[in-house]
Amino acid sequence: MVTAGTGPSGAHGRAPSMADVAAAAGVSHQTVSRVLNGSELVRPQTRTRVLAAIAELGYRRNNAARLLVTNRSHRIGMISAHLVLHGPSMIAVSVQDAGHKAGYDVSLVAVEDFSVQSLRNALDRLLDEAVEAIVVAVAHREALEQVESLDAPVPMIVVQGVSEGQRMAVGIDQEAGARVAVEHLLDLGHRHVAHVTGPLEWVEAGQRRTGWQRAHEDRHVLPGPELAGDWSPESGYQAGLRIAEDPDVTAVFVANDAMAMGLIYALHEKGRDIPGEISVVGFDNVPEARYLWPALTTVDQEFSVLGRRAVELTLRALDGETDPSTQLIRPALAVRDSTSAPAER
Amino acid sequence: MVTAGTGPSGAHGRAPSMADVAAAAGVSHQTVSRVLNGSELVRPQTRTRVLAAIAELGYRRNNAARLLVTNRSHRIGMISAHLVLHGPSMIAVSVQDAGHKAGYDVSLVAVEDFSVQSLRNALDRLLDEAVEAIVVAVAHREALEQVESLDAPVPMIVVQGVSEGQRMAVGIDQEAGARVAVEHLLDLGHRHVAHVTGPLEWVEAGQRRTGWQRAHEDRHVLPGPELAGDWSPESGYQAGLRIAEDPDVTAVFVANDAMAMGLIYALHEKGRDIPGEISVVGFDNVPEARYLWPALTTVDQEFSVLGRRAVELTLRALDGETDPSTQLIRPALAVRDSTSAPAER
DNA sequence: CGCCAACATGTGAGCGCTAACATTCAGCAG
DNA sequence: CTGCTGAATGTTAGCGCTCACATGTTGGCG
Repeated sequence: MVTAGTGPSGAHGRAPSMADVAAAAGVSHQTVSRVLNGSELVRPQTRTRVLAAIAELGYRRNNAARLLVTNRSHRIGMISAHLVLHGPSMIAVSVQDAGHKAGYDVSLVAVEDFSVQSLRNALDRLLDEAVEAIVVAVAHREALEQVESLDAPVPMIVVQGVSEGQRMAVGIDQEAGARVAVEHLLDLGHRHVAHVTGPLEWVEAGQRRTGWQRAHEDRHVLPGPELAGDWSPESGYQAGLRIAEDPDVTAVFVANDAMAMGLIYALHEKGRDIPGEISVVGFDNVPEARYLWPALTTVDQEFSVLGRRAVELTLRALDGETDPSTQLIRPALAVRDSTSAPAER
Repeated sequence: MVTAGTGPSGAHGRAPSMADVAAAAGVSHQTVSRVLNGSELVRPQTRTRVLAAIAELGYRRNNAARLLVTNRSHRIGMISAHLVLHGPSMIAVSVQDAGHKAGYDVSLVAVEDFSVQSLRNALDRLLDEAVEAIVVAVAHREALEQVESLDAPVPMIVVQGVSEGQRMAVGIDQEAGARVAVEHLLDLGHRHVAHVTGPLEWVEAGQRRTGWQRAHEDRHVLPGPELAGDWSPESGYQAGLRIAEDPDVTAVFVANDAMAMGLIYALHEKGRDIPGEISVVGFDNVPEARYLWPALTTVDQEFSVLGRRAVELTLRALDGETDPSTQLIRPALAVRDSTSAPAER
């Protein structure tokens, strides 16, 4: 279907090299190099000739050769896990994007588990690609600890499971996000708020849980029941079945939207009204959240900002800054129809 | 946080080269190369010595140098669009995965629009990375046409918007998927089925629409109304508002789950019962589909299979096979609670 | 009319590796 | 003990580029 044409890099023979271009333009290979690198020290006329030769031959610079001598790959690596989940995939996309805009290619490698083994492999693979820095997007507590022990020869920037003031890291303030969610519910008049957690091995799940607790503490009230989830809709569904039984619960803060979805399903199934009987707040603001029934109130994280900041930080680290740090990004609440004041009793 | 240790590739000096390893092991660099490449022609004892030296120095082969001489990058490229959508992102992940398993790195570049310009850029970027082949996952009709005119010096494999018998392509049979959805509805006793299309510039949207039409034709009945959507929940919502008004519609086939979600929301809003009054079938089987209210009947595509096949095909192309082709993958219907027989009237 | 900036271009070496060929070394037949 | 084989190892020449430096070429001015 796609045939090699007569054009650039024609069917046979090897690809043209700088020397070929030089010969065609009647200059030295160094002049070609200068043109390619935008040097000022080339007469416009010469430049034109070289450019013409390049176009005619369909010349393309060999980056391997270039990398070999410059030792700069213009590539940053990224280690990521759970790319099927909303947050991680958004982060991956945004880092990739921001990287490209800054003139870097981004190599993404997904890890399936968090053994040292597996992380080591990912790291090796990236180092083999000569990445100049590595963005680490894993949120397992253990994994994060092991990453530090990996002792990579390039800077590593952490973008998940980050806490305030941490160096070489950017992140979204999970605790603040959870607080704003819970406070919203408390402000509406709920006496306390139940919580469906994420898997607590995830730093973020812990942070959201802490935010939920603190919001209650601040008002000197006891938090509602805590149910364990694992991010999956199914676990939210299970939690929902239990919450539906508990007449004391009027509001739930669910640690992500997927679980909120399962939970809402369970409440529907049990005939409980949302938000009439029970208010629900999620976390993530997935695109579908607006179209759940009822439309889900949830915490919105600006992943695109995260990606940009991560790349900024990476560049600073590459620039020799030893311990650059940055402020956490504060998420905002998107209030929709799944929350209201509790019914009078 | 992550400090350069005293270990491999210590703080100063350049990374050790093959020559360093050779010196440390008391052999020539070529012997080191042989060990690294698993040659038989090395005495076990020598091999051990070399391996020890490698470990001690923390040596890591320089792939740029290797690529420079071998001209084999072990990397395949992928051009993808709309990575926020379920299908495309699943495809990207599965190709990446399958590629890794076959010993290839996969470079993903996302295009934002379908101008020749933009595709050209993506292609250039990949060629700069010396990819050996390119997997193209764009579904815009025009884009697909332009891709063919790009005339790349490496094989290109298409994985979206593919039709039966197409060479250098693998795909999921969209038309068959649509048919099975519509036939399910017709089998339940619905007289005809309405359809919310995807954006018809997408080949897949057209194919699903065709499947919907053909399923009706086969039974010699006229299809229900056709409404235009754009994959977004919002467009599904708009379509839903209109369908809610039309007493003649008892079943809808929606071209993807996200739109189905919006549509269901609209039906809820208008007080129409699902599936009592209106049955709904989606397409994609997103993880949330099971937890919509009601749980959504939808068409399931095996993206992981697609990724594997794409990589297989790529390898065959790399192997010199000129026009490898493959069968389309047939999707299956996941029947849940959003469909039932129409009410008696 | 010559000399020296300043600009424009060319030359040579070498990045770290593999491929092709050359050399060494053991072991054994003659 | 020589010669020869084949296994094990070494040597050399680039791959295509950039860097550091050498050389050429203009033009302005004494």
